[in-house]
Amino acid sequence: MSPARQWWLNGRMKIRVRFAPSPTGYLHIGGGRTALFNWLYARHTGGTFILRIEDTDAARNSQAAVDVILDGLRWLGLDWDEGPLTGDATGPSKGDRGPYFQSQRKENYQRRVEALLSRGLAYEHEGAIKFRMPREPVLIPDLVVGDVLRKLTDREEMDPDFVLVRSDGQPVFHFVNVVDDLEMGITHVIRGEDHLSNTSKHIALFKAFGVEPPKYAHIPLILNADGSKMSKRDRGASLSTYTDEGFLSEAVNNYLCLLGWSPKDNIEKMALADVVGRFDLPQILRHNAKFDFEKLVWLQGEYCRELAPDRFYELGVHALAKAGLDTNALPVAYVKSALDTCRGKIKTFAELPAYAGFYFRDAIAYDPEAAKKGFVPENKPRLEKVRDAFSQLAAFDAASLEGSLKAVAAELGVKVGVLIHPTRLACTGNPHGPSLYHLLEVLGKEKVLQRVEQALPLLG
RNA sequence: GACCCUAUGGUCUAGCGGUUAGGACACCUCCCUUUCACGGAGGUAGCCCGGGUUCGAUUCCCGGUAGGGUCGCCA
Repeated sequence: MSPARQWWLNGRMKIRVRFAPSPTGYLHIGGGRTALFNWLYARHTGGTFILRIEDTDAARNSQAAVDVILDGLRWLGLDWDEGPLTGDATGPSKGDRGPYFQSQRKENYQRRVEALLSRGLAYEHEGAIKFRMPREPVLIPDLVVGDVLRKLTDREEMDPDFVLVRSDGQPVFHFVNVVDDLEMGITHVIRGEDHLSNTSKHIALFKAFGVEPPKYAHIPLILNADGSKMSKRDRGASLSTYTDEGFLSEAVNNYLCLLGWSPKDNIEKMALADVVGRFDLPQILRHNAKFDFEKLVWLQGEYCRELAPDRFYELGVHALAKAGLDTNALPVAYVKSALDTCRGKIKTFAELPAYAGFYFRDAIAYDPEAAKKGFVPENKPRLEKVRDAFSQLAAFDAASLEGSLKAVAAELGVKVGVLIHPTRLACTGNPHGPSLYHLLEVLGKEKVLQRVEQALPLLG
């Protein structure tokens, strides 16, 4: 092909990227970021984002395991233009370059193996089929890392050839991955840096098939806080950690964008739509990043604070239910106003049961530390005064409660805080929480008086 | 063992042949405040080491060290 023709094609050819996970039963957070970067690149360039399921190992794959991936990507909001619609390998899909499950593509692999065999580029050895790998170093042009000259390792010096098809007839990853990328017209391979060394194999295969390899972009890995590799068992390694703990996909996406990619100005908080406009391969960092859970929580807090009341309510109820606090029997208005007092206060919904459980439980568990300080004899007459003042109140709203409490404080000649702390403790059991006046209003006169009454004996 | 990648505060990062090395998270102090959170004002803390190139290296080159990855009939 002439350079001019190549140039023309490059200018026209629609970018096609793919995320090709193996269904292992969970979606690794690093895999999620790989999917995100591929998706961002496709959306940024107006290209096509493809989802392909690498389920060659039939024994350990199941539809449920595929669903974990599909659900994870959907939760993140990473929609694919081509790929499966369900976890069923033989089920419906969209796109005209399928099937999108490797288990359904066996003929392709067979045909490709035969092509290599017939041209002497592969050979049979002990029942397996091996590829004749070039003995020379392979140049790997990488859009992130730059040109990498991959030399042979000492073991490869002895035998650089590698298996394409196992003796049981099962083709191996390096082979199927390349065949699929080739046949699906993948133009850019954006994947973890753990694949960089093996890319020489892939490039050699593409060349054996007589085609130009796709462009490669190897992105840095996500490490644990201690710098070790983040693997399945590590905390936060699975995307389900975040879906289960009530994180917002906006926060997780935003945080993931910031790991290994930088907008190059000092902006940290960005909506995904904004990142689409700015994302490009050259800004991807070359070094690995440690996962900082605290920073994710900060972003989560940022997004949580600006959540629409309805969504906050929905997620809040869900988190409470998970903690065994069933709000179904309660009036919706009560639950809504209770949760409203928590907006802007919590960062993750996992905090909610501890933070606002007192609204939904009759038995109050007093914080031991706070009780030691607040439930003391000298507070008893004060709390009694508060009780008496509250019981006189005709309107039990935040403004009236505030006025009432301040009046009592003035009468007793103490700062209002002196009354606030024991009152809060009596009604919620916690030293911290939502605005006291507002939480009392939500709780209602009856419950408040009852709880104060109940706490009084504990003060001496 | 060999090969590959990487190296700015504790963490994520910006940056540069000459900067008081910038921002964010976390941490500390103070202010605001009914607690907490938010917000505001400050603060502690960083260019891995050694050579070279240069008038001058955090920045460029080489070496070392450290971390990560890969060398499978795993993906």
